[in-house]
Amino acid sequence: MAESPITPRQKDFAAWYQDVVLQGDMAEPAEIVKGCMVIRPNGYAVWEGLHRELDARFKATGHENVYFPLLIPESFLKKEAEHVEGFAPELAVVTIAGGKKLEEPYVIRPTSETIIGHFFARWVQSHRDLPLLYNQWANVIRWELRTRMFLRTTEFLWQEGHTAHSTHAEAQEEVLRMLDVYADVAENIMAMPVIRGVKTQTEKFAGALRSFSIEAMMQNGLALQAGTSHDLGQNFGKAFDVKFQSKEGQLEYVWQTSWGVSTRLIGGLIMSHSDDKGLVLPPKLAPKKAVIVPIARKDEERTAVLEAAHRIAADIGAKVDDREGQSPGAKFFHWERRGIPVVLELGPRDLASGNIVLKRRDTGTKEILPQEGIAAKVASTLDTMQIDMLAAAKERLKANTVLANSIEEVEDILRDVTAEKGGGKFVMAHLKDDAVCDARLKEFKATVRNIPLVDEYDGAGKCLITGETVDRRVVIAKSY
RNA sequence: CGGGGCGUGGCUCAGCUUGGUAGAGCGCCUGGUUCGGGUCCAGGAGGCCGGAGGUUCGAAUCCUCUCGCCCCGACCA
Repeated sequence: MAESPITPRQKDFAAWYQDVVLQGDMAEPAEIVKGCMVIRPNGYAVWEGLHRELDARFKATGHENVYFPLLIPESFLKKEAEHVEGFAPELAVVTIAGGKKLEEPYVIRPTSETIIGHFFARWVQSHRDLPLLYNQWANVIRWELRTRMFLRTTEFLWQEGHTAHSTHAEAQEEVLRMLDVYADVAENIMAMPVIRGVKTQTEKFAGALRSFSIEAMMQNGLALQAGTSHDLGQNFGKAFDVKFQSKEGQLEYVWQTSWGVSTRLIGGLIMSHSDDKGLVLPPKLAPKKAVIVPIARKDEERTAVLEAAHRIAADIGAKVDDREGQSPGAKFFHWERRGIPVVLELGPRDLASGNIVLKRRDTGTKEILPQEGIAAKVASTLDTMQIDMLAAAKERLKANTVLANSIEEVEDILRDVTAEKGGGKFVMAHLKDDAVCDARLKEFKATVRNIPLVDEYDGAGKCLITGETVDRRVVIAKSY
């Protein structure tokens, strides 16, 4: 990949995002496959990091991994009325296989509630079979009309949790438990603050009773739905006849949940932290934490510098960029745009003084430090960066969150906001969970992102549109 | 799926209006030189001009169709 300039955020945020993804070796458009992308090593390693962190938490909360088929009989999708209505426009369907037209077409899974419902029905007879706590790591296909790398692609990688419970209360607990897992990973691993909340009825998952989300704010002020957790009620239980006999001997439908996060998280990560110089990754997700760039003028210097660089690198677990024919300056730019958290410079001056230069990717600050104890210093710097990056992102979220007390005010704030121009805000306002309100927001392309679980503002107030009393302010924003 | 823009060495693009058999810069390779934020010099490799069809003596250039990418809009993790 040639190293071209990166469009500044201020000039065109969407162009900047694409430049960062490309120049950071994260991914590139698949080109020959519409709407799809190739995830490159630097990008896939970030996904592996998220996979590792999430999977550990799923296991810790009692879930087991499973795998269901990619292909789902078309009739399955139709069993849940809302579900089919929601997904029909974005399905890819296999109609010919083995050279013959299929009797019943298969859809390529857009999500797996239906096929899992079918098998749940076979596996559940008694309340003793419950709960079923499963998770699947998979790819899905949704025929999107407009794609952006990581944020929305035709095919994407995700995990989908699917659970079945004997009571609604237990299912509801599960829904919130997993939402908290997502919030934990977002904030403590990705350094991306999120707002946990309930989706409005118009925005909920097709087939759910209620959907919950974590919403993050990107640097352009747009909202990104970073994860969802759904209370499916008994909708799929009824559609797929998933029944169990209770302790009391009654036949009842199971209460199900589903929850997922996707490679979209990587897009959120990029738009949370990166700058005009390229990718910035939080240390906990950076595939490589530190690189040493040796600086040497003459051959005899080179030998000594490289020897010291490798010795220090082994101590830290860092990589030495000993490529020849590349100036140190070129190497600094190279690693900078790939988001390496820490770059260490080691040259003749440092050899003489016993020092080494440490540069932080997030703040760009350089420090001259003794080589002695540099491993511990790198480790503590990485810890500090992780904390500072979350703090900076929280600060930005706070600075761009405003209160509004009339619908005109909301509209004034958000009307001219676009992904390219930026200037987006989270507008906190009292609004009823009602289709009329959602429709009014749609006039200026904004949506209720969610109704926060925790009210950080002034409690109840009158809905700006219906005038009815609602118990807290909701998050209104433009979103990806 | 509608509107707009764009597909020419790896990348960014010129050439297209006024058809005559392909260029620049960057990157890449070789050698030398340099090295504390994109060194410099010399030599070199690399393109059936997105694809298919048509018009023509002749097409990157004109026409038709098609595929893909980017942006905007309606739909969505």
